[in-house]
Amino acid sequence: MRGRGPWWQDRLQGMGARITAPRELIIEILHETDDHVSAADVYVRAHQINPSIGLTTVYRTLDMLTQLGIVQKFDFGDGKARYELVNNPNGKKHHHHLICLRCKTIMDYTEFLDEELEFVSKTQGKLSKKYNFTITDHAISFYGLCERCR
Amino acid sequence: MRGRGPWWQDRLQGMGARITAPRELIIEILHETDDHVSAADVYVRAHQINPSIGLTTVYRTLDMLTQLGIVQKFDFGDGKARYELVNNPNGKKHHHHLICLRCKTIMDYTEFLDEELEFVSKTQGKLSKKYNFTITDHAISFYGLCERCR
DNA sequence: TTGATAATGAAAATCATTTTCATTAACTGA
DNA sequence: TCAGTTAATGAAAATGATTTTCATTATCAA
Repeated sequence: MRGRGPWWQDRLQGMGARITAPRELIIEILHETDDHVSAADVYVRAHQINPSIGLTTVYRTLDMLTQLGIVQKFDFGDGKARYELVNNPNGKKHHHHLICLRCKTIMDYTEFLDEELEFVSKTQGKLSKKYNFTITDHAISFYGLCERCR
Repeated sequence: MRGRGPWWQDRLQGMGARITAPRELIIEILHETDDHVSAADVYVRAHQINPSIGLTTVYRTLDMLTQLGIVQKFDFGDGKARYELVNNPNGKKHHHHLICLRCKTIMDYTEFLDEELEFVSKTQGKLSKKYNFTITDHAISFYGLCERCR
């Protein structure tokens, strides 16, 4: 992160993966984005910069980065997955949503994180011990009816 | 629920929807299931009992029931949505998952619900007031690496 | 520099879900 | 009870996201 080579290259090379132009570009794009983006979003940006990049590669790269734990994949129920760097300096870090069951609007909220942090860290600790699970992130969604729909 | 007619019929008729054989069957199937099922799961069961029912109708009915708040729709990120009756007597009631980022296994956990209940009801109250949102349910997911993958 | 092979991109294939449209059936009013 | 209105249905086609195939290209180790 502050060393010589980009932080993520070690991770790829460590598992025998190669450092390629498409991969560099896709990670760069994720870096300069402060929100969760779809594969198509990434493809559009990537393609502007380097038109030879294909959508297939975007999918494959995002999947690989997810497997590596570098990227987190989200599913909000609207049919397309979203991706975000796990350690994004600009990232929202928390993923909390209010989802309207009727109009399907997804709202982010950022309030009440103090109570939540307390609950999450407690629960996370117990869960990782009990299930031998390394927990890196979480998502909380509340479902219901929004102001306009109820 | 203890009255004469099935509890859900009023809800449908109240919004001008008709009571039909496919709808009755689909709700009955959801009732006797204690887990979240995919549209295809419902279709298979329904089709065994009444082969004239089509997959399209299953999708349409599940969607309508979701809009009505009778059914809750979930997205676990494996490409197919799951559905469950909101007030299912056999239902798990809570939806808490531990999701492995590598092998994509989804585990349910049911521990530590006391702490959670406290947190959820507090947060839920504040959120519904602040956003004017009627909250009916929630889902919490922890992401990481499972025992075998880390 | 070169060879083995991982990575790529275009096109085709998949898979879940939605739309279209002609037919059927539920309810409303007579 | 019956007939007419129209919501609901089902089959097939369409859609849209994601995955697979396969021939070509490019990375990196020797």
